[in-house]
Amino acid sequence: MSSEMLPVTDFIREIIDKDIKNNRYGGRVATRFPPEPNGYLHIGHAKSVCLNFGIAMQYRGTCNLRLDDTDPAGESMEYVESIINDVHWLGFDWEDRLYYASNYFEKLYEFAVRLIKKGKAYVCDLSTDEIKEYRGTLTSPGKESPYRNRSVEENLDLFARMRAGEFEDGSRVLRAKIDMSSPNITMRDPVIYRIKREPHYRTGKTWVIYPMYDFAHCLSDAIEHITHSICTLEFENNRPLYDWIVNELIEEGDRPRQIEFARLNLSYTILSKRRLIELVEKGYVTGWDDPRMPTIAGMRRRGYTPEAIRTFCNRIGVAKKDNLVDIALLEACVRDDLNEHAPRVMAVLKPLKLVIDNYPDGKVEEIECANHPQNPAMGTRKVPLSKILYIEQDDFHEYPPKKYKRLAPGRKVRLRNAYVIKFADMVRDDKTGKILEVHCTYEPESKDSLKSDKRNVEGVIHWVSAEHAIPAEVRLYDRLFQVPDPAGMDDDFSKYLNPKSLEILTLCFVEPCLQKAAQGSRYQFERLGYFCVDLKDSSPLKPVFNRIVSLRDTWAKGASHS
RNA sequence: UGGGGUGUCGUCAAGCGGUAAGACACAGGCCUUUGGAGCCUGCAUUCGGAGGUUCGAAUCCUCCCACCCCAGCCA
Repeated sequence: MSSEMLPVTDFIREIIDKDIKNNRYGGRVATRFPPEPNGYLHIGHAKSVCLNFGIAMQYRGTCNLRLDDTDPAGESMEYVESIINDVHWLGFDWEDRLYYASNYFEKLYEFAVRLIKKGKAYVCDLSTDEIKEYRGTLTSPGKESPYRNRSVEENLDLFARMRAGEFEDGSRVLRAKIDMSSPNITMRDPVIYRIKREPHYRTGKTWVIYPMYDFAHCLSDAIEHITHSICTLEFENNRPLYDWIVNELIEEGDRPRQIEFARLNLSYTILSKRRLIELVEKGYVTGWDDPRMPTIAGMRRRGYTPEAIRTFCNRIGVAKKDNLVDIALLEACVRDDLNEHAPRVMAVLKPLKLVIDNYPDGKVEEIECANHPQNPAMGTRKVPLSKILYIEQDDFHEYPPKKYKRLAPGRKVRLRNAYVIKFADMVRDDKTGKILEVHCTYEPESKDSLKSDKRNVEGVIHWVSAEHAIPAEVRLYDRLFQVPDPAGMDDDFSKYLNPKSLEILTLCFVEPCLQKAAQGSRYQFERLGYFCVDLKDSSPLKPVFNRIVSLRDTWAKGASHS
């Protein structure tokens, strides 16, 4: 039923199958999810989380959570906490295997010393610009640094003094001695340690030198006995370096293997950390957890469920092709999950007063309504009905368009869960001509209609009793961008922001049971969509609902029916 | 002009020499006290292109084309 249940196959699992068959790593499978704590996790990370933890679960292996914190600039505990929170929320657990690359700084230093002793690394005094110049270009080879052939002893001494803080930032680096003429620029004596007097959020001022990604990552994998180090495509160029370092320093049989897959791109949004930061800092959104953001925090606040996100990640598959996944697929996963689990309630977003002329004054009926028409196990609730109701402005038209199945002069409709009503009259504002209220009569015997009792009913509309309804604020969220691929546009992506990505409705009415709805709880507002009680701004005094996603609507799709 | 990758329906994606899965989207229909949900039907004679091998090719070979990544002391 759920796509999560389907057996998952992809090229990575095929590689793992093969490794197991060949008894590589003794049949062991160990993965890791290694974010750098310098930003919030987004749906693209979720793909990686589901992949790494999913594989571990499937093969009865392990998946570590490792904070890849080798560059103190921009990293912080706030991000670590958000990452921990988000991965847990997604439904994954690393037990006691929460690791930090920064915990390995001493070991990594020792590895570097070993590399120097093997004559495979040297301290280079070239400036940043000089290193760049010596590196050559894509099409021309680089040239060797004049410091390349320093003695092991001198290198050892210099490296120790780098650590001791004797040199200025940027004055020296440690480089791997590989091949300055390699067609792969990554292999042209890559920098593996730099001097940086930036306090680290975990190690403080203990270190003034920090290992580079290429050096730290593969060795961190090895330290943790990772078998399959899964990363995104842009690291494919780095794999020869990964293998080189691991071959130099790690025993055969314990060397992790890097496998690359295509990162997720999602239509109508952006997923690059840099641009996400820009959205937040320039105030285009209210924060990392703005419900329009593709961050885990944003989607959580929007009301997306972890189940839906996991299903999505499984449905998109894993491959090496650049992709732009239709956000409609994500929305479909959200609808699938919510359709099954969200209780139904009635809410009127843009109210229009409706009076039932022949309904007794002061009478209140408690109508028993199913919480889920297809699932009786979800029970029922009582909803008050009285003479004066609110209905949706869109559900009445003085001059109904073709195929309109709602209320109009001369027509009958059914009030959802209740009576059939017939149009009687309408009250108009003399000045504007706007309809202020609609009058109807009801058919007292029509509540529990039999099938034969359809009697020319045009359709079904939802309602709420004016006297009993709870005022609420509803925030209608829509796609953040107007174009399918904002990141692919060559000019400023902010030009393509959707001005209607948020519409705030402050005069809505919801049925009484929602008064005490808990923050984060999700409902289907019948005929409208799925809504979530806002995690931050909602309170019993002033309920606030976020639209998670609208209902699939074949009527609305048929262009404008004005 | 170097190197590394990738090209199968509008979008993802199976396929691993035996005659193009599935999902989303889209279009019809049935059903319905949510224009929801559910159900049914349709939707690539063709796999970036051109040659070749083969009884047989999306799958093997050759050449070509397009797109992505790499010249941070970021990850």
